[in-house]
Amino acid sequence: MSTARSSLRHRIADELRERLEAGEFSAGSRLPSEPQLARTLGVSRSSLRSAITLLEADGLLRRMHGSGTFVTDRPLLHNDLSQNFGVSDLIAATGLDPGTVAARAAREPAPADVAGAFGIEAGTPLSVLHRVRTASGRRVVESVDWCREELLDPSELSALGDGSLYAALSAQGLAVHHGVATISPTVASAETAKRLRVAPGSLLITLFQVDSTVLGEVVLVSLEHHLAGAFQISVYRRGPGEIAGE
Amino acid sequence: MSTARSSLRHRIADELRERLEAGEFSAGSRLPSEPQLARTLGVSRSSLRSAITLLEADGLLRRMHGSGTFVTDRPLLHNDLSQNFGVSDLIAATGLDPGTVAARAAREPAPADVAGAFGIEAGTPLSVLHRVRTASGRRVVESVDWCREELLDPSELSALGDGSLYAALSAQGLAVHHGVATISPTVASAETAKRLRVAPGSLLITLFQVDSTVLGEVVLVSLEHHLAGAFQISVYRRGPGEIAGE
DNA sequence: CATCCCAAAGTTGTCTGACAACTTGAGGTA
DNA sequence: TACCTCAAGTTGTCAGACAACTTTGGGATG
Repeated sequence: MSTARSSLRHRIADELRERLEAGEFSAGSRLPSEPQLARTLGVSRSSLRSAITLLEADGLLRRMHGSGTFVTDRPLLHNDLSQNFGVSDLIAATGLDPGTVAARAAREPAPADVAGAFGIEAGTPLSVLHRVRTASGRRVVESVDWCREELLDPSELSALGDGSLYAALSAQGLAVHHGVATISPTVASAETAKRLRVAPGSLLITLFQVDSTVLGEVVLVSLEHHLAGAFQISVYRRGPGEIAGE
Repeated sequence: MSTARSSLRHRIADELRERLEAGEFSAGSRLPSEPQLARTLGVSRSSLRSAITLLEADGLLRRMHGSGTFVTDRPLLHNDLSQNFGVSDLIAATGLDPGTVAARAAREPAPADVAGAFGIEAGTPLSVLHRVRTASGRRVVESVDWCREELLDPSELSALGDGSLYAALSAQGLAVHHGVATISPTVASAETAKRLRVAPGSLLITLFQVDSTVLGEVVLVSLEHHLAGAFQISVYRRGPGEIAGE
């Protein structure tokens, strides 16, 4: 635990986050005052305040001028889409056992939408990883991942197996900073149906996701077909708070 | 513009956010140094730093110790689900004209799932608002909103018309602090199909959302059936950044 | 006795100044 | 040319002070 290289305010925020999620402070209760909490943690009040600012932005805390800092009882979601994670994590979060079948890596020309995301010409060869993900043996997700072949070639992809693409990219110094997922309802094509062992026309929820580094460079594009109802896909939505025009 | 009551750091953050989205600083470029920018804005460096912390948490900026603060070229999403907004905003964000037809308010017993979200017994009477939302005349969303009848009675709901439920609740001192949306693919029932003027069995994307106050009290439950393809539904997903176990 | 008012204590918000930690680039040196 | 060193510039953290706001409780008032 603990990434030593990050700044102090992030370490404090992580520390407090863990305590909050461990239920050390009950929902709605008031935290110790800033000077007191800062003394307890052995940091300055300004660093503590920075950390609290982060947690407030996450919706875990709420500060009230002159009154105190309070714990909001934010529901803890098993799988909050606003956090970026892989399919394996999603499956594991529901208590099932993640697995992979029918993995196949290749070098293929980029389809138009994928090429557009990468900002390259359609047809440029890319490394591609096709997988069918299982949850305790049941086939639930068909995924396709595209990636520049300079970064990961097909043999490296097929060596991944169950591992996370994010970890592989991070090891190359290309940590994924954020992704943008576009969600749409679809029905299973003949091929997808066959791979997922369901009837053609079955309801799916499809995520098209573009992952980028902190510099905005697109390093990974994914297409995931989820069996409808296999997971509960949720999003924590901040706001609107007080309405501006009033 | 400008919500006068919020704290200075939020006003600064909003100011900077607008400038960033207006493209004043190009993606990847470095911001002026903190002391300089603070002078320009007429605020102290500490307040400016708090504001930057907020924008960094949002993924708009990235600070590098000793080097500078840089603009992340985060794609600007028309409709980021991790922000909570109403259907009208969603429609307006795509440049279309939001409207409402077939609005109908009533007092109805709570279905099981809605009652569960409110933490009340199924069958308890609630105020309900049924609407069909239009985008430049086209029927695109069927929505149902449930709410405690002590907070808003059916007559108040029907008086809303096109207005935002969030604004109405905020006026009652019950500002919505966050919501949790669950997303699933569905097909149109006979009734929904008739109301949306599409064929039964048409693909829909359905959002079941529970909105709460800062204290965690559930004040609004909504069910929205969106016509597939009517909007591009996207989520900005933070992380994973550097992988912990490395 | 009930009610209102107000002052004091406690809390978060902001400011100022200073120094530490780190990065970058220019210049000198081999 | 290649490498090293150092100075300048940047963000990170600290400390202390005061402002702004909320809450509480006691005292004056009816």
